Amino acid sequence: MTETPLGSRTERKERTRRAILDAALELSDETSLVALSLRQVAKEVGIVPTGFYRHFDSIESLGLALVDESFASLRAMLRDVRQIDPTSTGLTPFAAIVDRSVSILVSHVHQQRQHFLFIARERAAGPPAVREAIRHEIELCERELATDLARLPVTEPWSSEDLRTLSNLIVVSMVATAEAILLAAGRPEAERLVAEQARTQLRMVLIGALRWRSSPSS
Amino acid sequence: MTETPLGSRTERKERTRRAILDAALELSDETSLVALSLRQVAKEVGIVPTGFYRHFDSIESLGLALVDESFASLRAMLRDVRQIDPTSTGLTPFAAIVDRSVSILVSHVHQQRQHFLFIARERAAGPPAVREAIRHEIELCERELATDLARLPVTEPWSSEDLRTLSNLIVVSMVATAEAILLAAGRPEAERLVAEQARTQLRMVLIGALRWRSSPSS
DNA sequence: TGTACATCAGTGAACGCGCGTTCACTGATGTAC
DNA sequence: TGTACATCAGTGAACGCGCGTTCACTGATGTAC
Repeated sequence: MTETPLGSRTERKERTRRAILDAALELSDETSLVALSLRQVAKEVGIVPTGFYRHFDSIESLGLALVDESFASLRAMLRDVRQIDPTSTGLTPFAAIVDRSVSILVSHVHQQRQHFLFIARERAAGPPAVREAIRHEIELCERELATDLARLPVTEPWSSEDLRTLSNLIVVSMVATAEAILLAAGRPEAERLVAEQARTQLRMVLIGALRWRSSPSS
Repeated sequence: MTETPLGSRTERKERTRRAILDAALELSDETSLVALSLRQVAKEVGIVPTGFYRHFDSIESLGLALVDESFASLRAMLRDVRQIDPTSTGLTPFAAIVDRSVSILVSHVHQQRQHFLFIARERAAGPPAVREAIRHEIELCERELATDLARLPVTEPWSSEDLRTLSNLIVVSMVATAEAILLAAGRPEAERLVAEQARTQLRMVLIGALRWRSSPSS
């Protein structure tokens, strides 16, 4: 029997690293990484300030680790969205995809609240390298969505520019929806309205995109 | 002849106030208000730190003044958009409005670069009161746009929820477009693509919204 | 017009505090033999 | 299996610095008479 923490040295180091990441997410929840000090994080974790350097060079490199982690959970969400089976409901395939996608977004924003908050915040105001990393990840999401859209029979004649334009519009409105859900947190009625609005918007966008391509001059 | 600054005491106070607002915009350009210190601002302006208190209580109240100012210039832009004459070009009224609106947005983002940067940044990561003020102003813009849309003959049968949903989508995509223009600053080709994409997206959205209302079940 | 007094934008010293980073260290864990 | 040495996560003192805020002040401008 021992009083010291359990696990190998490697395991305990990893556990401290996790604690630092969690503390940073927690502490920056209401402000931003750029207003977060290494000492605040160390204090929250329960290590001495200099101990921080065993894990990260700076708050900025901690931020980059949080970007990786946040987008890992966002990608898990996107995998869920891709697995939607359009034939599983009584709705048209089109409406089914929209409904399920928004539902998945809502539930992931709840489950990964801090990750979504982190992305929304640091995207606009994080340290430059963090902003750039987030911008890059979102661009990747857009490209992947464009690839998915390209597989639909209906987009067969579309140019890659058109696909990128549509996927950008969808990503932009989904990001805004995620932010609105975060803002409505704890007010179920407000949240329901946000989800309903997001569904309507997504349908409008898809209908418009398809019609627009059929007669681009209109 | 005198070495002291010109103007009455009131005028000179106003001039210092302006210098503080400009310095804050300048200094927070690459970070955020929450990472900006009163001393940095005072130093930039050329007054002693305590002089700051003659004009503002805190960085946060300075931020609220910048919100007012930024939205004043944004509203000037919206007035320009409202004055678009759809009959002034050879295009359909619809395409003319979209084209002109995006052009106005692009030129205002250039002219009021710092104000747009300020809104984009502080909207997500500013002090809580500043974030709330920006959120409120954007909501007002949405409501005004909904009112404008309601005046079009084609939206006559729309519910106010539908109008709000559409105007939210338009505002969200225009905010994203403004952010993309800021990011593309100094790269004319990138900027042209952003503007072109914004026009396409706006057309898609409008077409989709109109069709969606004609047959909401699709 | 001239004088006496009030106002107030900006000054400058001082305070205690939290900051990032340096450095030499400790002592439990891991490894080589 | 036991021993001697290496590794390294976390310690703790110390540093110089910029922070927001207090306070009593100065002296030019404004105002009342």
